Amino acid sequence: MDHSHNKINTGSFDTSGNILKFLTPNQLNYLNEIRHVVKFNKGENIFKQGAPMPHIIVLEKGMAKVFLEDGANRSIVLRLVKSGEILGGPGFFTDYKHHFSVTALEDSVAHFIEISVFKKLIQDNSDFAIVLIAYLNKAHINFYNRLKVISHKQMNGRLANTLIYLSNTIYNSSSFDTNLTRQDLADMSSMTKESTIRILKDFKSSGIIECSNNHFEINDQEALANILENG
Amino acid sequence: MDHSHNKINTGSFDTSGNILKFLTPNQLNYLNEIRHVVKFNKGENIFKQGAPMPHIIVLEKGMAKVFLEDGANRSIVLRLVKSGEILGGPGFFTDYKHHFSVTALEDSVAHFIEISVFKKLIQDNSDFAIVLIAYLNKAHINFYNRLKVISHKQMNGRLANTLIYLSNTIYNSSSFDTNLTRQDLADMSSMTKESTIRILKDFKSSGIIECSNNHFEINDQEALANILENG
DNA sequence: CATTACAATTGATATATATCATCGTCAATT
DNA sequence: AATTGACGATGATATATATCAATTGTAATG
Repeated sequence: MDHSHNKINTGSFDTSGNILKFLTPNQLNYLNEIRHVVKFNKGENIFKQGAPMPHIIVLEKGMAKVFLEDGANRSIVLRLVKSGEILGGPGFFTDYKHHFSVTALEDSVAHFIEISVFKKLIQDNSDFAIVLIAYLNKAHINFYNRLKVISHKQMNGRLANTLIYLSNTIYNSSSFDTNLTRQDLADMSSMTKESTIRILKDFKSSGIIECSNNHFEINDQEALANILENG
Repeated sequence: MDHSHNKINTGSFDTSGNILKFLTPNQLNYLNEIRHVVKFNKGENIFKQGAPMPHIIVLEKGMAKVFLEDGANRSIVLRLVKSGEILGGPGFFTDYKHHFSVTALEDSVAHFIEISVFKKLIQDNSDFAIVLIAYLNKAHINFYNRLKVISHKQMNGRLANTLIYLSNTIYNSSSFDTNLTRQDLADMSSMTKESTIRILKDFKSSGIIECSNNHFEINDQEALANILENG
């Protein structure tokens, strides 16, 4: 059941990146031959912030959480990654280190592509270079929106934004189960887990959502959008 | 007097972008022939968020403020731009609109380069494409740092960050005059102008800085760095 | 089944921060 | 010289949010 044609981009999380489809058939075949396949269990690190970046990674199956580690116990979830999406990062062409960490939210399968190979794809295919630039620019636009939400919206709006993102962009349904913890939701919304819990409770008692443990239902999408916009 | 070799990147504002120097001599000559030169007075808009983006702009002289306009009276200053730097934006290869506004902080001179010309530079020179990708990735890294500062530091730390940026990256001196208002400093630090004023006062009475109107002196860089880091 | 570990919840409280109203100051304009 | 308007400054207050401590639930483990 693919609802992706209905996708509404909330705009404040990093954009998805399935850009490999713009490679030539030859390039894709070559990639298929030389890639390494690795399985990850739920909860395992796919890579860690600060580590060297010898590979570009494509998530073939599962789901992962991309997040910044910011000192003791604090993190910022940048986005969730679904199968088909690419996991590069700004270390590419700069310091070749990972600037964020990635953890599997479900049992997942990833393909590893060596950096030198990826670099060659760009040099040999100027259309692909342009697609990559466009992809980075879209990520930039989403960052601007995230900055706006974090800087100028208060907690209700920020959590509404997170719920809309999960419903519209990640799970493509108003009803979903998730492995994200309350702490993860908090790290997506720049607040504490206690505040997250309290606001979820408010949303529940207003009838806007229902949730228990890891099951969520968005009853009133419009109300959420309104909370994001106005308060 | 160029101190740029001493530049320390604070990391939480968008990176500077003088990337045209990576063009070939031929390309640079061509650019010189076809560019349009425009003067802006202090306080004038160079371009506005939401407007179409027919040109890439190079600031040849002066200084400008790059900021997001976020609803009634709220803005977020992304960075300051000095002469030699490029003013593109994430509309490039995406929707060809401006996603931020730029205002001259001093009397300035800008060169306008048509988008189609810039696009051709990228297509004809794959090294330049790579430089551009690296530039975008560096901007990404700085965004991550900005997210960390905004999400997890409180006001003292955020304002310290802004002062360090001005001193180390923009004015390259512990003593500087600026056309930025208290509201601008607030918009760089995600807080209100009143809070900015109060914290500046605190910093003054602690002997960390001196300031009156538009003159600033950083007496204790180390203390500022410490406030940014620990509180 | 008992035990452990971790996640979710709740309430009380402290703190950080914004808002509002007001006033002074300086420079530009009439 | 009078007027305006923007900016800077300050105090009083309201609000948003984090922190701390305790309790309950829940799922994995032996």
